[in-house]
Amino acid sequence: MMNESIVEKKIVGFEPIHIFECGQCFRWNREDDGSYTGVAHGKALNVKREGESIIFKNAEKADFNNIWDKYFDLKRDYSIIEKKLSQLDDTMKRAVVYGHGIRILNQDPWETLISFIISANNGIGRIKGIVEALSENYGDDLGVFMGKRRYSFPTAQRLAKLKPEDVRACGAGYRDKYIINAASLVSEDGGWLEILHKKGTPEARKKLMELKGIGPKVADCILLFSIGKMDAFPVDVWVKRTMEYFYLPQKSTPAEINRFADEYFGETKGFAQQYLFYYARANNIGK
DNA sequence: CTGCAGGGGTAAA
DNA sequence: TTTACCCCTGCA
Repeated sequence: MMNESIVEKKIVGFEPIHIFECGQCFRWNREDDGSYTGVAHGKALNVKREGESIIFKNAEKADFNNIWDKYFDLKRDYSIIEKKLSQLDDTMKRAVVYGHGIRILNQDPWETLISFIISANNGIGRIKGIVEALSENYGDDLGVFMGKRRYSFPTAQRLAKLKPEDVRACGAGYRDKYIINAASLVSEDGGWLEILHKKGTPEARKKLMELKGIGPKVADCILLFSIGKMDAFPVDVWVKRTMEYFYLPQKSTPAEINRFADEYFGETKGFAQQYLFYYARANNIGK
């Protein structure tokens, strides 16, 4: 039986629903009481807001120093970001009000790499199913927590040994070979992902795009959600639609959208992207 | 119930 | 620049 130690924290700007539903992560699921349960960095965790406090179930105090402070980006003051973006225009003001309490997670780079290869040409529900199936079949058993057996995301070494049909059986479709290819590379070169931290965003992006199954959008998601490159600006169909609806001509290219975002949002354009994406999807902007 | 169109990034033609 | 890829969802 898993221990269930509880940590309670007062955190300004932390809304579980926005953090876990804004499209950046695939392993967190809502419970009936409105809390979220997920697995990250090989640990199962339940997160819930209760009044002014955030309750972390199954977390030791020490886990915050090692894992959760960084994972939830707790050292960053999001009120500064929200204020800055709100001052730009009414659209951003509305997007920030809507998504107040979003935090951009620092997820495990390996898991994020594979998750976003799976995300290409795919919807969120199906992506979650595939990631879950890979974890159940090839991850480590973490025991039962919140009424369900939990599994870590499988290692690169483990996935590198699989056959395409094994990966396909998890629902990955034609992405099977991309996943195995990435797993082989990362398991053979342990430093491959670490190097991304040391590179500038454009160079890190170029490096990621050398992998099959990773184009500009997927590369930017990996950089923003797991490598801490807050100037990455993933342009998916929603962001494209929204940017064209509010700021740019129709049929703008992703490169043009990126250039505009660079000038308009500056260094923190990754945050702007996330508020816009979440706002646009929830309100069907441009559709 | 069945069938068919639509959605979604990337690779390859 | 166009098309195929895989599978789920929504709708007729």
